[in-house]
Amino acid sequence: MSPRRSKALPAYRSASQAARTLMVLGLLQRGPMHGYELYRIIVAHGALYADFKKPTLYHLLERLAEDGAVKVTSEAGTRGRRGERLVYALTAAGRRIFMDLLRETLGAYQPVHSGLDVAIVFMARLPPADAIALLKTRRETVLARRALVSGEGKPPPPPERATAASLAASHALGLIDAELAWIAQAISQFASAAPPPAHT
Amino acid sequence: MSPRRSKALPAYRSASQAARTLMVLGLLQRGPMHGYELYRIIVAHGALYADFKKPTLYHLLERLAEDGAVKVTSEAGTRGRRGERLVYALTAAGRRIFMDLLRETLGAYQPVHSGLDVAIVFMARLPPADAIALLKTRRETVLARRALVSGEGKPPPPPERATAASLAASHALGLIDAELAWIAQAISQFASAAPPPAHT
DNA sequence: CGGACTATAGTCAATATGGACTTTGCTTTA
DNA sequence: TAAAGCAAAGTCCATATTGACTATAGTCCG
Repeated sequence: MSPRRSKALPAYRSASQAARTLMVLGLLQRGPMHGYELYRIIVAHGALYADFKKPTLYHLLERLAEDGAVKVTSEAGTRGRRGERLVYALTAAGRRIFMDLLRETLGAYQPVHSGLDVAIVFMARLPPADAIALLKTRRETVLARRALVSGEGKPPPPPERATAASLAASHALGLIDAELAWIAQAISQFASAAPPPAHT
Repeated sequence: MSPRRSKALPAYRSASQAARTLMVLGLLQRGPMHGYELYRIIVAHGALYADFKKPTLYHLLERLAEDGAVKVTSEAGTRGRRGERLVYALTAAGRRIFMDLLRETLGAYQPVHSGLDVAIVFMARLPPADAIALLKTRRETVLARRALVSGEGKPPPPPERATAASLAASHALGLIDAELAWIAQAISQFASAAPPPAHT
C-alpha cells in the first residue's frame, strides 16, 4: 500500500528545481501568463539566469499547479488560437513559496559544478607548457564572455528593471574578473615551474 | 526502423556529464579501481569538485566501458569478498577522451545556474530593507563557506597533489571574495535607495 | 561465541530532463 | 490567392538522475 517514495519534498524545494521555480514564480509577478509566454521571456534573456527547456517548464508548471502555487484557468481561443490555452496566475501561496525559496537560495552556498573545478584539479598533472596553453585559451573564452555580459550593444533596460539588471551584471562581472585574475596567477605559477626552454 | 535518437553524442560529451566524466577518468589515472573505490574518493572530497550519486557513477562507468574509455575486468573475490567485483582501468582511448574533454571544458563558458542569479534579479523588487536583510544573511553564508574552503584544520595535501590543491583553492577563494565584494556594494546601493528610517 | 552495528558494493524504480516531433495559425510572395 | 515558410504552443518518449532498498562482510562488545 505505502508508496515507495512518500512524496517527500514539494518539487520546488529540490535543489535542482529551486532556481527554475524561483524564475517562474518571479516572472508571474508581472501578471498571469501562459506557458509559451514564460518560455519566450526566459529564452529572450539568453537563458542568462535560469535555463530550462520547454518540456521542463511545462512539467514544472503542472507541479506548481498541483501544489497550489499557481492557479490555472483555461483561456478559450483568444485571437482565434486553437482550442484553448492554459493561463497561469500566481496565488497567495505562490507568493509565500517564492519568498521562502528566495531566502533558502541565498542561505545555502550551492557550489557550482561546471566542470571547471575538476579541470583545474587535473590540469596540475600536465606538463606546465600544456597547462599554460590551456589557460591562455581559457582566457580568450572568459574575455569573450566578459564582453557579452558587460553588454555590448544591448539596449538599456527599462527603468523599472534597471536596478535588477545592474545588480546582476555587476555580480557576473565580479566573478568573471576574479577568474581572469586567477588565470593570470596560475599562468605565472606554471611558468615559474617550467623555466622557458632555451631557444634551441 | 530508424531509432528516434541516433546515438547522438558519446555520453561523456553531453554538458551535464562532462564534469563527472572528467572526474572519473582523472581519478583512474592513479590506477585501476572498482566502482565503490571511486565513489569513496569523490565523497571524501566533500563532493567539492563534481558531485554525483552512486547510481549515476555506476551508469557512467557502464557507458565509458561501452565507449571503450575504460577496460573492465572482473576481479574474483579478493580478500574473500562476495562473488566478484568489477575493476575499471583507463585505456589509451580513455586518456585521449580525457584530454579532449579538458580542452572542451576550458573552452566553453558554462554559465552557472545555482539560483543565485535568479535570486539577485528578483531581490531588486523587494523593499530595500528586506533586500538588505537578505544580503546580510547571505554574507554569513558566504563567510562560512570561505572558512571551509580556506581549509580550517584540513591536513595539508600530499606533496604530489599540492599544486592541484592550491590552484583549486585559490580559484574558489577568488570567486568567494568577488561575491563578498559584490554583497558589500549591493548593500550600500540598497541603503542609499532607502534612507534609514528616523528613529521613531 | 552470538547479536548488534557499521562499511562495502551495489541495484531498483520513481522522477526529472531534453531532443525531436506535431499541429495549428499567421505571413509572405509569387 | 495558393503554396511555402515560419512562429506559436505544446507533447512524446528516450535518457539521466537519485532516494530508497538489498545483501554480504567485517568488527566490536559483553
